[in-house]
Parts: sequence; structure tokens; C-alpha cells
Amino acid sequence: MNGRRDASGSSQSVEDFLKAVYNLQGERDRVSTNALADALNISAPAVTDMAQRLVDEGTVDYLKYRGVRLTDKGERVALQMLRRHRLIETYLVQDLGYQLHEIHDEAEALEHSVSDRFVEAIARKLGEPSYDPHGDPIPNLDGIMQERSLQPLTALKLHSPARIRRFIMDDPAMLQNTQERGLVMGATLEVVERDPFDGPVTVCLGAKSTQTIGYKMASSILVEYIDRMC
Amino acid sequence: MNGRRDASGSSQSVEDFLKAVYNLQGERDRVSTNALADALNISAPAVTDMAQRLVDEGTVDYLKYRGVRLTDKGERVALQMLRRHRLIETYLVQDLGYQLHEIHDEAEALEHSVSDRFVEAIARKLGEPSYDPHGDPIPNLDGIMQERSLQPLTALKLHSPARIRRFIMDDPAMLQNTQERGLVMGATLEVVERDPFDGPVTVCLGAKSTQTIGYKMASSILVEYIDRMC
DNA sequence: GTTCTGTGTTATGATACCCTAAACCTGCCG
DNA sequence: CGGCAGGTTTAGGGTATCATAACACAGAAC
Repeated sequence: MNGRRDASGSSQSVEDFLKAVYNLQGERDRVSTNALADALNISAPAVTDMAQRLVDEGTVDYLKYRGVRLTDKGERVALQMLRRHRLIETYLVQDLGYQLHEIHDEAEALEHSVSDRFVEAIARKLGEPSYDPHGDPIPNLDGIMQERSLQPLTALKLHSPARIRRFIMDDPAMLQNTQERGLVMGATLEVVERDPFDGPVTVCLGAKSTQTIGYKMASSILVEYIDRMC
Repeated sequence: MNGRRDASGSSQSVEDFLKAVYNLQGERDRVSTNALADALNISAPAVTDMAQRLVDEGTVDYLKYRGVRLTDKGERVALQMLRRHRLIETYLVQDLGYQLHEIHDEAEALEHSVSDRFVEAIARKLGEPSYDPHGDPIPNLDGIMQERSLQPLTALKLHSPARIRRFIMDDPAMLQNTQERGLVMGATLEVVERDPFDGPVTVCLGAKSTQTIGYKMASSILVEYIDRMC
């Protein structure tokens, strides 16, 4: 028995496995067992083990020594998990007052036990959002995501107004730091200075404040150009 | 690994086990293996198995052939689960538009994966409620519940106005039926007729409608006397 | 093409949970 | 107080999910 009351019948381990494959699988290449072992924090044999079991379930395509790839069925499950995860994250922020850096772990746990009924209830309540609080696109029921073309802060032209649209960072501490510095979703800014050789970027946030941001963080903040700061 | 991010570290099975012991344990008596096997839908040996494991964790006091009893620690866990369960149920109704008969299963799954942070967030949002949508009391953080003295519909004096305060029924179908018939939480009514020998009870719900209710259902609906119908 | 080297797999084992079948208590009955 | 019936436990298995240690393969280096 497992926690889910809906279709799939997958266990938490299986769902996490499929998610990990999805995340590591770029275009059409296979994912190595070691990469999965790292991502899932389990041993390599455990990955082989799971891969072989999932072949029977038809969610994964596995070739000895060549790695793992999702089947269409597996990809559907992964995208469903992604939808769950991102909707739950959105919900935690919107309705329960969670901070951006707190939501990942909570969603990670909830996504496995929540029913479809629940997920669709919060989706409706949130107004069927297309993006989660990190700015990551939320797959719709058919697994389709609305991709955008955004620029990292490090690639922004000087003195061109832009709006923060996405945070690509997993570290909760870094995430928290961005928020505390006023680098929040939707904030408008322009780059006033940029050091060469992957040095820091200095941005002006409205009239309010100026922040100098390390390269790593700056490249993890994506923005879109806007006409004027407001 | 299990789904919880908080303290306890209990698995879903363990938590369900402790809840079951709590539910079956009246005052100070022990709960029999078979009773637990029935309640949990597992075999008797599986219960013995679990009981022996939980002794090591200190949540349960188990004597061979004499049954199981919660320790103080075990009772704390059980009450914490009860709090979680009932707060989640309240939340599902209040904020997500669930119907009364839909909430039990969803809460049953969620209570195991949600964090304390989550539970307390919804408690705050709901205004620290003392009762869940069934009218069951919600333990506070110290495990204390506000008990009330309510009457079953079957014990009500004729023509005495009363208000529905609690539904003691597990069957979702019966629960759903009460709601459809207007026997909802807080509704005011009076008994206009009662058949002898555990026969049906006829109640008048305001001016709106009159319902004749079978004994079993009527005895599962608890009310409090009020001064006048309104 | 043969040989390394590191990546991946098999072998073996552990744990939590469960089951069925068989052996075992316990309390009641006479 | 012996014995039976029914509730309990022990024995013996099974699956999913992990781990460690030992072995096997693949691709690069020569």
C-alpha cells in the first residue's frame, strides 16, 4: 500500500525516480545510473534495481550499461508530478504565507500523498496559474508548459529596465537571500555595472536600493526586458 | 526514509497503528491484537510484529497475550495525529470546497506527509478552530480537547428546539445523505415524532422541510438544546 | 587490437511491512 | 482440575527499498 488514492499507484520512491530521470534527461539522451544515484541520494545498485523494476511497469526504458530513459508513460507521470509539485508550491506561498525558500521540501512531501481532486482544487482556486513562485512553468493537465525566453541578470544590457521573472536556484539559503535583498518576483531593475570575468553585477532596484550581486546568484536570476521601470 | 520532515520520524504504518490503538483504547484497558488487526485491515501476526517493534520505540506498552496500550509518548503522537487529521479536514471544507463526505480519505493521506509548519499555518488561518466539520473536537498543541455534552437525535424531547452539532458516522454515503437532506452542521430542528422500538425519528427543519430519519442515522447525529429555532 | 580505468552490474544482505500456516496460551466449562 | 475454543504468537515467506563488496563491461589510450 502507498499513500496515494488516485490512479498511478506508484510509490514515493518510484515517483521520485521518474522525476529525477525527467530532470536529468536533456533531449533524447539516456541518464546514467550514477547520475541518478547522486540525484536521489541512493547507491548505484539501488538505481539499477529500480530501473529494472520500472521496465516492467512500462515507465522506463533501460539498457544495461547505457542508462535510463523515460517512456511516454513515464514522462506523463513525471510531468504530472511536476504539475503537482509546482501547484502545491504556488499554493503554499499564495494561501499559506510560506516564504519562497520554505516551499520546496514541503511540496516534495505533499506531492506524493495528495489526490488529483486536491491538486485540481487548488489549481482552480489559484486561477490555473502558468508559473510557480520560482517562475518555473507549471505543466497543464496535458503536460504542456508555457516556456518563456528570459535573460539571466548577467546577460542584461546596462541601463535597460527589466523585470525579475524566475529564480533558478535550489539552495534555500540563496533563495532566501535574494528575497531579503529585494530581488523578488516581479521586481523591476536595471544593471548599472557589471564586472568582467564572471564578477559581480550591480543592479538598481527602482529608487529604493542598489545591490551588488555575485555572479553565481546573478546568473540564476532570470528577467525579461520591459519598456520602463515602474 | 519516510514522508515526514518533522520530528517523530514515524512511518505511515506506525502512525496509523498508534491512531488505531488510541481509538480502540477506552479508559485504561489494553487493546487486543485482533481488534487492531480488524481496524487496520492487516493480519493479527502483523499487529504482534508492529507492537513488538513499537515497544522499542517507547510508544507502546505490550504484554504477550494481553494486548497493547499507549505509553504517554505514544498518546502524544496519537493526539498529534488527531489534531493534524481534524485540522486538515476542516481546511479541506473551509478553504477548498470539499464536501463533508469527501474529506476523511484525503486527510488520512495528508496527515502523514504534512509538516508541523503546515498544520500550524492552516490552524492559524482557520482561526484555531476547536471542532472539525464533523463536530469532532480538535486537540490543541497540548493534546487537550474541548468535550461537549450533546444529545443524539434519538434522545431528544419532542418539540424542543435543538441545533445539530456533531456527526458520528464513518460511512461517507450516510454522511452525504445527511447533508443532502438538510441535516447540516448548525441546522436547527425539533423532533415532531418518534417511533418506539428503535424506529425512525421525524424532525422538522425550520419551516423548510420535514425529514423522517432511520434510527441508526438519528442516533449518529448529535445536537444541543437551544432556546428557540431561528 | 590489447589494456586500463572508471562506470555499471551482480551477489548478498538488511529492514520494514505484510501474509499464511502451525503451534501456543488463556480463560471458561464442566 | 482437565480440556476445548478462540484469540495470539511463532515459523517461514514474500516484496519493495535500500546498502556494501566483488565482478564485468565499455571506451579511451596506446
